[in-house]
Amino acid sequence: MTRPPTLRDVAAASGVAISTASRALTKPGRVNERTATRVREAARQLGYAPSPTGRALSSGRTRMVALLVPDVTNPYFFGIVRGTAARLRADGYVHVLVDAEESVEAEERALRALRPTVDGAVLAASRLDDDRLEAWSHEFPMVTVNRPVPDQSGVLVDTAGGTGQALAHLASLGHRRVAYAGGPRASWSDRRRRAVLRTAAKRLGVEVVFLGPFVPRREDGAAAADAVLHADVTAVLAFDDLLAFGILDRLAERGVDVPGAMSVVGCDDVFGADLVRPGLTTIAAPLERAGHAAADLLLARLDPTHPGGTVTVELPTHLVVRGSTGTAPLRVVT
Amino acid sequence: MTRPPTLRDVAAASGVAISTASRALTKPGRVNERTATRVREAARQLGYAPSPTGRALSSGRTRMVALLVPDVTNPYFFGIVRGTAARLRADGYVHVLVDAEESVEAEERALRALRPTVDGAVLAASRLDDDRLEAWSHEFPMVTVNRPVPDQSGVLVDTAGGTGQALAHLASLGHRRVAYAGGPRASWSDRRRRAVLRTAAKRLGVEVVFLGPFVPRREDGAAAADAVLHADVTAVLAFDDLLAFGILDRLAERGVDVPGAMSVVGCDDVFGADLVRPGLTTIAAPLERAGHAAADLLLARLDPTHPGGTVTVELPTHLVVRGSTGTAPLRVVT
DNA sequence: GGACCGGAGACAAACGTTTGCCGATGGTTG
DNA sequence: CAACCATCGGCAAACGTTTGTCTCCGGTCC
Repeated sequence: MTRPPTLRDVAAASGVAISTASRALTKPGRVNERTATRVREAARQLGYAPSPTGRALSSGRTRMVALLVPDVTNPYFFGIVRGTAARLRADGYVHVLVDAEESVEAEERALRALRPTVDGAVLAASRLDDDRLEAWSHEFPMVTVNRPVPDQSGVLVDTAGGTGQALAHLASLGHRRVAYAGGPRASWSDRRRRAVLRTAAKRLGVEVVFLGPFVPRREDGAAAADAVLHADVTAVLAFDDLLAFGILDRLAERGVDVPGAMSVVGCDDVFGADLVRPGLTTIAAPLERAGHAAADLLLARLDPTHPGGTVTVELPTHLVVRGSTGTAPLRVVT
Repeated sequence: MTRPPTLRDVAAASGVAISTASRALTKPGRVNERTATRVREAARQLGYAPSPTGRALSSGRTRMVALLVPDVTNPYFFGIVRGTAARLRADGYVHVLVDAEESVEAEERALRALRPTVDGAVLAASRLDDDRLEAWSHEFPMVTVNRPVPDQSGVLVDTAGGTGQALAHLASLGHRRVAYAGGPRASWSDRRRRAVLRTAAKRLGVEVVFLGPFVPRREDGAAAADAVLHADVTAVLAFDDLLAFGILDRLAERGVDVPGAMSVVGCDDVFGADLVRPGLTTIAAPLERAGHAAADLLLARLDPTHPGGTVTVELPTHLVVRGSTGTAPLRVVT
């Protein structure tokens, strides 16, 4: 492990000053082409690679971007991780993945630690409250996913639209009374979906029973399933696939046939939605595209030559029908 | 976004030289306690935080560690990611996650790019061949998972031992002829499992049919399942859970009852193994612990006060029995 | 022939930190 | 009282890069 060559070595080898060597390698046209060639050749021969640290110190930019997720093991984030990673790599940025442990404190600790280290961050499903989130958004460049912040660019996945589509699907199968097993009150998606369901229900002539909030974890599906069974409905829309998995578990445990006696719809189409039996009908979210778009917005914002201005990208969803939804059972009219 | 305070500001505020301020904050005892207190107070008041970049340039260490995985969306790596992330965070290191896209070129590109940026790396399931891997291991500190490298520390998950256990489980259920749907030839785990199976088969009086290699993806399970059915066996050990998922898919498609007509055993116990129906009997690998141990070894190696020497940690596995294995069907003796 | 100009290279400062070394101060010891 | 030593603070170099500014040189224009 010998000391890697520096610009100084390149300069010495090609008989020019360090500044000239620097410009020869980074500012095309600034130095005589013959000299530049000489420098480049020396650099090649020595195997010179610029030191990111030196660069960062001088330029104030590290060419690193962080992705903050509340829980790396939640399959919801896989697509996002993949999307941001691909986009960042394309621009030669280093991808820093941070797990905020589902905790506000850990998330703020991470942001504090990262601020001087990264040029910007993508926040996927931040657990911060609105005020703190907005405060942080002034601290350094960030882009949020599924979480609008005033005067900041962001990516929104239109699961609300998909929810309307899912309700229509259920209505077309004859369901007349449907439960919504909702997510956390703080969730922006949840609020929007409730609103959409209310109007769509009216339009479709379907009754929607709102249940929850439930924590979107598989373990919490049991409580949700019990509430659903108690609500006298023939179908349930779950806040997300994890909750739907839990609901399926519990329904099987209680001997309720899916979709014969109860139809179940998830949301996101995460890894595993096609593993369960019956396969889970779900609202597919283009998560990889969302990650990609978020990174895209962030990189645009980091580019000093870029015009600026905030942009909100809204991505459409679509319903994937698998085995967990079917025609409504005949109900005994009392 | 105002310029963050530097050591220079702290020094000015407390009326000492920069060097004194630096020592007051990082070298306990080196400066007079009263002065040190004054400096610390000034730092606190200004909200001073040392610049990682400045530190890195001066010390040559970035306090960043990379985790290289072939594919971030493979659930196998979730546990590892989580384990390394937790361990690194505990020591205040920044966690850089890199997806090598299942390609040797991308992996080498990533290593080259990362070498000057991170202090070391954890390689989980590297796709590099032995020579290149060893060459890289001389270039900068690294720890491998499930991939022994000469003179380097590493973590091994004893799936081979688990495989023996799984075979015993099948034998106890009356299976006498079992298939092994193997993984890539390059896989160290695969080679070891084949060896273990050979001796265990002899001991248990079970015949093992070796099939494959198969690419450990769900899509490739179909080919594996067909080969298994053709091999006239009553049970199959799959290289990993993803392949097992695919095998289950295909068996269902072909109307083969699991576990009535065929028992299936996976490996790793990834997310989803308890979602499929029947639940997948599998060899549970302590992946989070593996990630933790790998990060642990790397940090020890990075610590200059540490004695040094290479260590190999071997982690045990255990069999998780779910619904996909059952008693062997009665075979018609021909 | 002098003024002007542009090209091309070099000098040096700046980014923020750590650390080797020196000097000053004050106290202890012989 | 001199010699020595420990304590504590400061100066300055070093890490590797970028970039503002200066100089030198040759050419062009009037």
